[in-house]
Amino acid sequence: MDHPDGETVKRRRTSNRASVTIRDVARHAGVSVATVSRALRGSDLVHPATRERVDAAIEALRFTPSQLGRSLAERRHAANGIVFPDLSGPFYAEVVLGYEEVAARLGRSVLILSTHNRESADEMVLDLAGRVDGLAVFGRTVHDVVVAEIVERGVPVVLMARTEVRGADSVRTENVSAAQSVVEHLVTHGHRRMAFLGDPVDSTDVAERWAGFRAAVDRAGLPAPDQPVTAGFKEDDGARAAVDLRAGGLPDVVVCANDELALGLMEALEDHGVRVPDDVAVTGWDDVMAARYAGLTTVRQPMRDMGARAARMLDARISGDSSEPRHDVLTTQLVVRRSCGLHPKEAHR
Amino acid sequence: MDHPDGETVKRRRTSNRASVTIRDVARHAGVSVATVSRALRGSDLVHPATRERVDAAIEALRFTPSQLGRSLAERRHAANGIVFPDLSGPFYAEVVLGYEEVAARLGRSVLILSTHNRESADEMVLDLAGRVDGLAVFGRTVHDVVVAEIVERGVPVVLMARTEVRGADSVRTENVSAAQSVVEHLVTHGHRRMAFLGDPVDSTDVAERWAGFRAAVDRAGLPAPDQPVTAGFKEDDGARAAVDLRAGGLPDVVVCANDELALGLMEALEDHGVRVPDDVAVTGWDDVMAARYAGLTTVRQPMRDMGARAARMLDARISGDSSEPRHDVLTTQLVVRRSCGLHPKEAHR
DNA sequence: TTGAAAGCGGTACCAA
DNA sequence: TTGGTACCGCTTTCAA
Repeated sequence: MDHPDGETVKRRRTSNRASVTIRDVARHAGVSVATVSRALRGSDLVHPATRERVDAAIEALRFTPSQLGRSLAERRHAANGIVFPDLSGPFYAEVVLGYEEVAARLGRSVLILSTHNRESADEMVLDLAGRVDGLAVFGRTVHDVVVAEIVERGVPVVLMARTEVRGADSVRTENVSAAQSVVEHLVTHGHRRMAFLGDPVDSTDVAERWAGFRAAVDRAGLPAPDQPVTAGFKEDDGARAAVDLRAGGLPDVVVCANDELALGLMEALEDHGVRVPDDVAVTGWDDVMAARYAGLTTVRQPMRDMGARAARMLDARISGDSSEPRHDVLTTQLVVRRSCGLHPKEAHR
Repeated sequence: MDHPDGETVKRRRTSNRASVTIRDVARHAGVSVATVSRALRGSDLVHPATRERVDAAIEALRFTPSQLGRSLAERRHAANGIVFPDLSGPFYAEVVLGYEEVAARLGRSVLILSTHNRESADEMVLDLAGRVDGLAVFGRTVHDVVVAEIVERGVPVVLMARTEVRGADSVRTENVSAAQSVVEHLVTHGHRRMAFLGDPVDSTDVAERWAGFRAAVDRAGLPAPDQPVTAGFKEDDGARAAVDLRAGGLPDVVVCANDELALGLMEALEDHGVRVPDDVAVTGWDDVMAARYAGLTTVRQPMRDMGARAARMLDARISGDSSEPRHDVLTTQLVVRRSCGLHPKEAHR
């Protein structure tokens, strides 16, 4: 009975919660693991009767195949990653939403990572890259060399709202002509002294918006400021900027790099008795939900679409597409509301 | 030279992007894989000189350990999952943010899954459960039996904003007494006919808010409606409800199950010439960013904290804590703004 | 149609 | 301190 072969002795080293494995199923069904595996994958090289026994065993043992074992054998994770600077704010959530939706439909799980501009960001992203089949990276979350390193490892990368990196696809939204639309619209209100709020160093997007703004102001024959009024991305930053702007003499209009900034600015100005748009006009960027209720004129970006598109590009690469990198640019749209000023004909109604 | 041992012949079956393995490193450094592994883990059973050689080999080969191989051997994923009904709206993003931040700090990756109340939700969640060491589940995304099944498999689960399930921890926010605060405050404005907008069937939260609302109205000696005015969760649903409410004769105040609903309602009412709060008062729930700009009175919930707490509970379980399930209840806070009505003394200023 | 066995890339036990 | 090697759980030849 207790013949000295390994079988009787073999025992799990770590037998915590002893999960059911494919071997248990094989034994229970009286077949080999190869057959169970085939049955699992729906191969048609399994005799119906055999399949039935296997199915019964799976059912009886409540077996679930281990993703880990499967992934290791198949050499694929069936998972994609997405990296953000910060998940807060109404803005990024939309991108993730679009990304997750498409990825899920394509049968891939989604790993998210928010870098919070931590020092360890590069390291964390590299680690993440080791857990996925493809990676979407938003903005200036990691250094170019890290992106390059990941690409070189053979993990497809798609960049979102970020300057291109050799070997990686990218998706971004149009900024320059949008800035021009904003300026042109402001000109119709009769505004002449225009300021720009935001830090071009923070992101490619802001840099492009500032450049587009300057060029458009120039082209309109108006005095363009040499420098933007630098600020971060949050409502608080906007509120702080209100102080500087009032100290420096208010312009006719402040074009802000994003909505949160614009909203914080508007609120702070009004708290100080400065009326928007009567005394100063303000515009934002992104068209977050709050913008509508605050009556903020802004530029709408198709964030959800950006995420969805990134997921699709990644899927193509993972599926073996090795054509030249693509660089998509999504169009944006000016959304006019109260904050940019009343048109003369409306002024008195 | 070409002695017939396996070594010379052995070759990767699938040699796509031939990744560097620990065996390559061992060979390069002239040591065993065991030693490389030790060096990798920072074990102090490695001679400094040996370690140096290993490090050099790692450097030279640009070796990165495979997460998959490691996870399989260690029998842990070093990743947690979080399941949502829908990532849209400003609300869930905060929860994910709090969750991700803590999980990342604890060295765990985060997998997200949005169920969009798809039919396949149960299946997707089960699959996800096979890829993580612990799972946070928000609201009514999956059936109780599925949660139970996951728990039984030995994967710790923490429920968020959902009724308890045997064997799982939970975190939720306080609803009943918050509803009471809302009603009590509304009474000070002199409002008497109160309606509730939202569907208790949709979520535990709404059910509790409705119950708390009814009880409080009763207690105040006011006429409590038998039924809520049912509606979904989005601005559109609120806008649609405006029609029903106007048709049925406007109450003094509409207590809404969340902010988006309230905002949509307010906007639609005002479009029809109904003034808020003069003609009808409106309150929301969540305190999303837009609520501030719309002047919406609402109940603030610590969403980020909820996510963070869920991540910590999960970590404790994964680390072996086997005490009785915990059920945390986070306190909420009434945020009074314009939409609930003007106090008599303010009415004429 | 089926089974045996060699991986996939690590970890860790046991001996040396 | 080190090395040999048996796993972790699954997939996929190759032969039968």
